Amino acid sequence: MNSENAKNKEVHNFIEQIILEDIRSHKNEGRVQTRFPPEPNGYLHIGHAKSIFLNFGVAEKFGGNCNLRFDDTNPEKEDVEYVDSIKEDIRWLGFDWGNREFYASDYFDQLFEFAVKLIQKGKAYVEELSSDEIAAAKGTPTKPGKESPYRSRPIEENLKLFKLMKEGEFEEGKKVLRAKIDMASPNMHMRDPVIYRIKKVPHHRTGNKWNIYPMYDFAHGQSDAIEQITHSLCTLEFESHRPLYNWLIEYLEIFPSRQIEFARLNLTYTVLSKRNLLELVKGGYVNGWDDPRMPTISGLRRRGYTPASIRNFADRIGVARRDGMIDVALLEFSVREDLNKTANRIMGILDPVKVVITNYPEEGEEWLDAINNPEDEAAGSRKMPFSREVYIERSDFMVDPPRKFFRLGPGREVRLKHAYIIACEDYNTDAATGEITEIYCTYDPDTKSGADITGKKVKGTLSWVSVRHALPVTVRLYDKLFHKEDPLALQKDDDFKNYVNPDSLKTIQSVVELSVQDAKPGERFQFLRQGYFCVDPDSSAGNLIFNRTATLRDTGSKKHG
RNA sequence: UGUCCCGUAGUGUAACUGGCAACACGUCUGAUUUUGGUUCAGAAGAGUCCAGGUUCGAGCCCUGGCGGGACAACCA
Repeated sequence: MNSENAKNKEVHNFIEQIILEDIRSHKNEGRVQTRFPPEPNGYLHIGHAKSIFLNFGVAEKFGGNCNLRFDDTNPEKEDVEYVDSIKEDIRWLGFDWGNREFYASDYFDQLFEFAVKLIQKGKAYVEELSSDEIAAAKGTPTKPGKESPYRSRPIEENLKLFKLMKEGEFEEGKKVLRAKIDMASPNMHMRDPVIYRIKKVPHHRTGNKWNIYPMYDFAHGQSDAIEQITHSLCTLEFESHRPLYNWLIEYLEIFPSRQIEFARLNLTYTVLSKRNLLELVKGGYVNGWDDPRMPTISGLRRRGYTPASIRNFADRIGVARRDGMIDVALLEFSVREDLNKTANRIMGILDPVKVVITNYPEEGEEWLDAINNPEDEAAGSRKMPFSREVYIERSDFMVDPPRKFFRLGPGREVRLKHAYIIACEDYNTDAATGEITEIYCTYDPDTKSGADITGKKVKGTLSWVSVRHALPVTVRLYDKLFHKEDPLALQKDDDFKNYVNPDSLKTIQSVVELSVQDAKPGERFQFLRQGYFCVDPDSSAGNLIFNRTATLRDTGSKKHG
C-alpha cells in the first residue's frame, strides 16, 4: 500500500469496526440504532460529550439514528431542571434527536409486565430480607453468597406480593423483587440482583402513580430492547453488568441489543464525575455548574469553547477500552485551533500602563485601519482611534531588559500594531513603590502602518489602546481548577478539594478598544498577543465582562521576561 | 483467595483476515511574520510489559508470569 492510500483510509475505532462487521453480516437488517442515556440528576460534562459524539456520531456515520433517552428511574435524585439543561447542552453541541426523545419512565408499565413475566417463569422472587441482610448474604467477590430463605417462594405468592408492592401495601425497604440467578456466581451482579424497590416518592414525570421503581439493570437494557437499540454503548464500569444484561434478554425474550463498553474520559488537572463536581458546587469552590472553570458543557460554553472545538477534541482522543488520562493541553489546543480561525482580533490591555507620545499633537486623533482576522479575509477590517496617549501592557516595558526581550525599554524601538514605530525616551516611576507610572516616547510619522516609507524594521510589535478612547472592562483570568495532575490520586483521608488551585480565577480591571462596546454575551475575541476571551452573560450595558478562554501559545516570552 | 477487562514513544489513538510500528498533542531546532500567535521545514523520542511457544515471519495467535483497573448501593 502506498502512502496516499494510507492517508485516504478511514480509521475506525473498535466500536465502529464492530458495527461495520454487523452491517456486513446484515445483522439487524443492517440497521444502526444508538442512544444517549443520561440520568437527569446533574449537568453534562466533557466526558458525556465524548459519549454524545460517539453515539450520535456513529449513528450519523452509518445512516442510523440516536435516541435521547433519560434514564429516570430514581425519582429521589432526579429533576426536570436537569432534563432541560441536558437538552440545551446536546443541542448546543450540534445534535438534533427529532422526535426521538424518550424516558425510561415512559416504559414503567411495560417494565412492570416484564417483571411479572420473570416471576411467572420462576426467575424472580419477592425478598423480605432487609437491605443489610441482603448485603450480608451476598458474599464477597471471592466468597459465594447464601440463598435467601424467600428464594423458593411459590410463583403465585410472588405474583401476589409484587402486585401489593405496586399498590403501596408495604413500606419502603420492607420488600424488593430480585431476579433468581446464582448466589454463587463469581460475578456479583448475578447473585440475585434487586430489580425493583419500593419508593414512595413522586416522580418528576409520573407523579404519584408508582410506589415501586425498577433498578438500572432492569430498566436500561429493557429500554434498549423497547427502542430496538442495536448497539448500546456505555462505559467500562458496566462491563460486569453485561452478563446480567444478556441474561435478561434471554429470559424476557426481548430484542437482543448488544452492550459494548468503552473507557470513560479522564482529563489531567480535572475531576469528571457528577459526585465530585457536585461537591465543588455545593462547597462553593466554584460559582455553580456553569462556572467557566468547570468541565461541564455549560461551563465550557461560558468559558468560550466552541462546539466545533469540543468535537475535534473528541475525534482526537479516540475511543478504546483501556483506561487513560488525556492531557488538558489537548483540549486547549482544540479551542485555540478553532478560535484562531474564527475569532476577531481586538486590542485588549490586561494590565495597562500609560505611554505619552511627546511629539504627537496634543489634540491629535486619527483612525487607523486594523484587520479583524488575518486568518479570515472575509472578516474585514475596522478603524481604531490613535492619539497622543496610549495604554500598553505593563509587562511590555522593562527598565533594564535582557538581550532577547523584544519589547520596550529605554532607548528601544517597537511598533504599535497597525500604527507607528515609537522610541522610548524616558519614563517615570512612583517614588514609593518603584512602579512605572508613565513612559515617554516619540513616534516616527513616516512609519505609519501600510504607508511606511522608511523600511525600518523593529523586533517587537505591541498592542495598545488609546487612553482617551479606552473602554474599561472587567476581565476574569481563568486557570486550571486543580494544581494536581490527578486530583483523585489520593492517600487515604486526603480530599481532592485540597488541591483546588487558589489562583484559578483572578478578576482584574482592564481596557479594550472602543469597537467592542456593543459586544454581546457569548461573543469571542482574540485579545492580540494575550489570548482568547468570551463575553460573559454577567455583563451589563456599562460593564463588559470577559472570560479568558485560553492564553495564546507562548514559545519564548517567558524565557525572556 | 475469585471472576472479568486492559498493557504500543511523555500523553492519547492507529497498524485491514500475522508481513520490517503510523498519526495527533507535547518537547526541541530553523524559516517567515506589523500577534514571541498562525504558517512552513525539520529533529529527538517506542522496537510494542516480561518469558517461552507456533510460524519463513508476531504488536497482532497460544501458554505462563508481571503490572494496572473493575466488581460486594433497595445509585446510574
